[in-house]
Amino acid sequence: MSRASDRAYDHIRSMILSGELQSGSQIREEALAELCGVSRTPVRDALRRLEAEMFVRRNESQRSFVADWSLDDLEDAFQLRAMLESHAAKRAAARISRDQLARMRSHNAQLKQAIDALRPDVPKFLDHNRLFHSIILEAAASERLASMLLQVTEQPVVLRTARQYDLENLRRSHHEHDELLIAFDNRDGDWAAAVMTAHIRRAFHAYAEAHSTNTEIGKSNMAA
Amino acid sequence: MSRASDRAYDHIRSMILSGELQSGSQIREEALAELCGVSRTPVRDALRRLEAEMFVRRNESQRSFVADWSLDDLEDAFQLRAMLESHAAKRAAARISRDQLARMRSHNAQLKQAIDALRPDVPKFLDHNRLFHSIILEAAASERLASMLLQVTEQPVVLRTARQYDLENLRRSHHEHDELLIAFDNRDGDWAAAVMTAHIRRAFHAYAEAHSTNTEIGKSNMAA
DNA sequence: CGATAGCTTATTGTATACAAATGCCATTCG
DNA sequence: CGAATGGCATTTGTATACAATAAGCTATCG
Repeated sequence: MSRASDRAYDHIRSMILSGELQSGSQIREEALAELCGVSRTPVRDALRRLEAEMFVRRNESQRSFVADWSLDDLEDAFQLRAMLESHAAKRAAARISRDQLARMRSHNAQLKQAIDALRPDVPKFLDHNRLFHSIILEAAASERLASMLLQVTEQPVVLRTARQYDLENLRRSHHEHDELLIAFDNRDGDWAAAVMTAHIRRAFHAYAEAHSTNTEIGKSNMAA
Repeated sequence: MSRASDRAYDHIRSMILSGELQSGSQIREEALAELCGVSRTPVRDALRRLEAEMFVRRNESQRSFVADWSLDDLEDAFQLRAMLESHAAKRAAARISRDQLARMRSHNAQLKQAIDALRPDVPKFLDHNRLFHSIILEAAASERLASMLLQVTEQPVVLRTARQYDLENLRRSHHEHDELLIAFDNRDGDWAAAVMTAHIRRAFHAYAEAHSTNTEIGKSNMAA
């Protein structure tokens, strides 16, 4: 990951996520090249990747723009995510190993610690949350599914708001994880899928509610 | 589409689909550049696109190889496809317009004509079949869903075998389309989704059967 | 005889110069 | 005054040279 194109990719991506590059605005290869301290070649490379991931779009004459997302787009992404993650959960239930289950339990325990502490450690929660979900994906054993899920979980709006929480929602996430683990223990794919669907949809509604009222910022939670 | 990178993309893609580039074999940028009559720059561009579409993979040291697919991979792709297409059908049922329905009926009629003729016209069938399905995707109105579906329908194995048929299966496809249209007429998303799932799964099993026995080539049918 | 260090070759990554295309603006003509 | 046209500026596309990295091979040492 020391290649220039990777650095450019990370740099541009983070500029999009942070809002430094305004959504909808045009982005020129040369300007990015200067910002990243590389030539246009690796920037082009990075742009193509970001375009495939729908962080960037190009108009009919090949000019690039930072993607902008309506609430409809976001709901759409969440719908797809719920479908894909529940599918993953179902597959995982049939294939998961003892070791993987143990690792999931461990992450879930640590993520509980993170929010039960006197001073809740949200980044730590998020980290273990991410790892928890990644083990499901690993157990699902479908590369294609994994790459599709990346496409809906790594969305700008999602990630940009991913650090707004409320403890109640984080605790619910923890309990849903517990239920998921029991479903896995019983190798009940349908149960696991149903729990996962609910898990994701709750996260979406928590988000949508907070952002439609436009007042309660800080009360939403995208941590599924 | 006269850009060199597009020509390279099409050229390489078709070489992969035709088997001219053997699956699993390494592909070198310079060799492809010569074959396509362009420089390495547009070839690299094309390779990145093909990599995102999983036609090409790269090992840890950035060398590119033609992707090769096991039967498991194929089943996985079909499973995802069934899920995504049925999701599309469900969304479409809620949104489809009179005009879109009319166009679907027209394609379904023409696709019937193509196989009922004395001399069945399979390419014509495939063409209208493709258009029929594309209208569903259009009505589903989810760009993200559309791009994901491309990833599972445009697979080498699928496309390479897509010209092996049997009339019985084509007729079944036609009837399933009819049922889909009725479900749409009634705006019954769950029905539409169920029909679609069955539609895709039948196509997969027809394929798998023909290829697991390894004898009945020509009796499979990927036209869903 | 096997392993490995170092050299050689093959392959990909990056920078840069130039070509092609697109957009923009001003000017002109209806 | 509005639309069309021509040319200039901006931006992206392509080729090429060179740099960096990985692979393969050979020779040497344990």
